[in-house]
Amino acid sequence: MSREPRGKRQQYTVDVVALTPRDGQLAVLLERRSDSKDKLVRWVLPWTGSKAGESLTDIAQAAIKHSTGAAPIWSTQVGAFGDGPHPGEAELSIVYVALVPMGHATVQSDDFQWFFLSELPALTERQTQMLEESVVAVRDRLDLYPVAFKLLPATFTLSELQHMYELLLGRRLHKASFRRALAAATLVEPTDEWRSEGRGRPAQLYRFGPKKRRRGRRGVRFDLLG
Amino acid sequence: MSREPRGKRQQYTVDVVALTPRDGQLAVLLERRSDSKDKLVRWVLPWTGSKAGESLTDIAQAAIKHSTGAAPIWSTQVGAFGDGPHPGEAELSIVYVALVPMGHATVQSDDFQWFFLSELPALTERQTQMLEESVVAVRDRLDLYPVAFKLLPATFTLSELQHMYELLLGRRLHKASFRRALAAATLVEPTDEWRSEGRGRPAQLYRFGPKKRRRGRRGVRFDLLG
DNA sequence: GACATTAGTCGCTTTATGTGACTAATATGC
DNA sequence: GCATATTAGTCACATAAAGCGACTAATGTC
Repeated sequence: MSREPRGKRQQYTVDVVALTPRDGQLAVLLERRSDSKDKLVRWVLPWTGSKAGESLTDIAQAAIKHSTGAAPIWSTQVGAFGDGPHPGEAELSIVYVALVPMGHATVQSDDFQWFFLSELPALTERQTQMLEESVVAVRDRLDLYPVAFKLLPATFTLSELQHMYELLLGRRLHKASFRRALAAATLVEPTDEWRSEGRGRPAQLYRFGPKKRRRGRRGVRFDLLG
Repeated sequence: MSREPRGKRQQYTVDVVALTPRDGQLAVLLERRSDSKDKLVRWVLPWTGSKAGESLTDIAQAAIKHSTGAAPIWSTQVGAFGDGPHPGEAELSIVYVALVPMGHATVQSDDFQWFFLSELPALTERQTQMLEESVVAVRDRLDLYPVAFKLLPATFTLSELQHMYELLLGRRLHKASFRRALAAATLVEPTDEWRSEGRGRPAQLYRFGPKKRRRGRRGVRFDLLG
């Protein structure tokens, strides 16, 4: 991925907030960039310069793939951020948030590293704002897109699904309520397999299989997923 | 409001989607701009060029005030749009949506005119997309900010409030349900005044007065308003 | 075999919402 | 004055979703 020389002031950059579930938390991908001024090593959200003629989503997809090494299961634009300085010295950051499934959370290059949201290095004001609004954007859209399902492997237990929702939402859910809502949406179908995970009763494996639709505006709202 | 000369390619523009309630519909403010190529008169969403050193919200507020002649009761960023051509020839449009109260929907200049959403002139692809997403953005945030209340005069009848919600949401609401939700949120307090509007029983006037808070995530959700 | 642990289900309660019907107070037409 | 249309405001019932605790089921550990 080519970038403009450091000296030139970017019109705008496309910044990536790549998130992945990791050990029951959310982790974000940061890139090591040495600051041209103080030569300190800093961690920043991966970004790429603007390119004439390419659409925003195309630039974002390329940037996501370059930094994470894989295609995200979902991504969307968060907005344009202009407050405070940017490591690329650009006036504007157009931010895209992307979710990467669990397995692909390994990084080849030494320049990239995953950080738990609870253990972040020092970030600039703009970077912090972009990150926070990205997490909010994910939570807001959780009712509309089957993000949690796609973050899991093809087959999964209902407890795993619930834990994924809890991780993404940042709050605990009640088992019975969760399954009731899930059942009402016919979004999931059981397989013949069961998985015994150490102690405790084995869990039945399910697969994601969108079927019927419903109306309404409540709870965890599986019914709006599509 | 100064603008860059036509020949120079803008880095990005800040585009304004100003909306106002008008005759039971939503209306959007468009600006008359003559195209430099074919010299045809075209209606476009008001925009202003980027300016170094000024924050996005400041630019947007100035652009809104310049085009509508008043401060909006609420505005927010919708996002960055880069698909298709822009009248300012800029690569990027950073879009802000703003709501203007009923009274201020009069325009001095001949260059600006309000159009019902149902009677729009021909717009480019990008303009249409920006407008549509702006309306969606307003509806999505209607549960979080007391937009409808602030669009009305200081005192209003509950029917007026309901009609404002219906106008903004684009769908009919049931009177009893609406008032029940409103009462549960203690967002409104009655005044001593009543208004007799032609035929029919006079309606009591209310004023907006935020009080208690609640939890939950349902219905029209007055309870999240702040 | 007792116990801890996780899966899965049931039923009751609480709360929110949809809906129609009812009463109240005004203006209009006769 | 009086029937009627019209708008305001309220009520009661039905439906639906969500919170919650308790129960059974199936496994591993000691």
